[in-house]
Amino acid sequence: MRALVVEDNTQAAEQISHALTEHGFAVDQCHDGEEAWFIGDTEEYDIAILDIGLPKRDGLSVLSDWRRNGNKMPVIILTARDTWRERVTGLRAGADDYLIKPFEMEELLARVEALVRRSNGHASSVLSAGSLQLDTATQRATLAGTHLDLSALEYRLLAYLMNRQNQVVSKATLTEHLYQMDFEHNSNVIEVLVNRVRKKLGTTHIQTRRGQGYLLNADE
Amino acid sequence: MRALVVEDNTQAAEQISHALTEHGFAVDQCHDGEEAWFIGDTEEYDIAILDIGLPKRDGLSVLSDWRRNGNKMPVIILTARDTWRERVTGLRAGADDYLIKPFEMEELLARVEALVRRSNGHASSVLSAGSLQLDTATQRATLAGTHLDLSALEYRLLAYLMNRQNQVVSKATLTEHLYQMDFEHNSNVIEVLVNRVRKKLGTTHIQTRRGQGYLLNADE
DNA sequence: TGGTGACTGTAAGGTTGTTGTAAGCTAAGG
DNA sequence: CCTTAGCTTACAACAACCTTACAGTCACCA
Repeated sequence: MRALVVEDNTQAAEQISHALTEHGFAVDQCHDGEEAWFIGDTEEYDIAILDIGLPKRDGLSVLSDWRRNGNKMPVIILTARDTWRERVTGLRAGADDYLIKPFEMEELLARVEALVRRSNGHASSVLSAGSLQLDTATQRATLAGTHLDLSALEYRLLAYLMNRQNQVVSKATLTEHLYQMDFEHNSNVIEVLVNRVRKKLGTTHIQTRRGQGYLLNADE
Repeated sequence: MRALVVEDNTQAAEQISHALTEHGFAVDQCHDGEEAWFIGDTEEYDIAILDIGLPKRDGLSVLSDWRRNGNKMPVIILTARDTWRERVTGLRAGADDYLIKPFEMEELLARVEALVRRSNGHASSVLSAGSLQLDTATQRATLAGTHLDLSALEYRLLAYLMNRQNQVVSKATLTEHLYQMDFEHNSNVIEVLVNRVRKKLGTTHIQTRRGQGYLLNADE
């Protein structure tokens, strides 16, 4: 899962990013409207957190431009306490949810969770694929009932694959979704990572499609 | 457990806060309706004690606004003796319980206890996780029958974890729930605290999920 | 008032798990 | 049987976490 955090206050941006990272997201930040508009239009994110009051370009106009270009990613806007009109126009401009600053990080996480789930078309917080289960709320993975001890990154990989079970996911896509954007792509991290996960899962769940990518078998 | 005390009489507020603190809560106070509405909407509490007669904004309207925004935290309202109509409207507005002033502190504590327990979905006042037991009424913890000598903070940590056993709880969440809101987040308090608790519990009960948080093992 | 002891936050240094890199190896597919 | 994509392993660097000692604070008591 990749998230974009647009917030000019770097400290706040950092806090949000950190929280999201802890919850299994790979986060990119940007700090003004111009940058936000560009990045949001060129990169692919699973969710965006967008502050409305931004330098260079207003968050609302950025958002409506995204939508005009057909970008459907879930967007949560952040507004100040007493500018409820912003919220209304924000929702009209295509925001999926809003939060009033200052807010609890947990609140943000919960809404992010809910949105991502909704946009993936899953109702509950438990993802399953055959004997594999993943509770995104408690961040635990189980295989046929027994708990799996996964590292943060391994968990992210599995979560991503389970969100698209039976689909072939290329290594490039995986790198894009698991890492920050400034990551250099020419290495075998993904292969190594898949290897580590397979050691814990058994080899059957994640299949390799040579030249195309990996896929998670939904009925194993 | 975090509690919010809304009461304009500062002395009373102080008394209540004190009692709750002694019972293992981290307490925030506020003294008028405006503030209450805002804080209750932005921070996350496990319970709120809400006086009805408040300056700036009436407690009942604050409460119904909280509920309108989907805030489901348990709320106990405080009313004067002869204003029974307030109580009715209060309960309608979404209060979970009420108390008539003046009241016994113990009475308040008992109801707070009961509500928190109910909202966590536990019937009795004893939480258990494997060989660990925690009696929230008497505030005592036992490990395989023998009493554990925990400090107030240590008790709170354990209580919080036991309320979410087998779930990964991030350090950020812990800081938010164990401390007042004005606490600076960049220190290793939680690590130190966990260390202290582990020394008394043994190391197996609280596991660390590196990069994600801690979790209390339900069957140890 | 001043002493005592428990409780907590801070800081510093040690330890350990995670993760990217690189190098050699396997096997798919022509 | 050769090429190439992917597998596997070992290793080093780093961040996350642990541990400890210390100092400030507070309540309690003489």
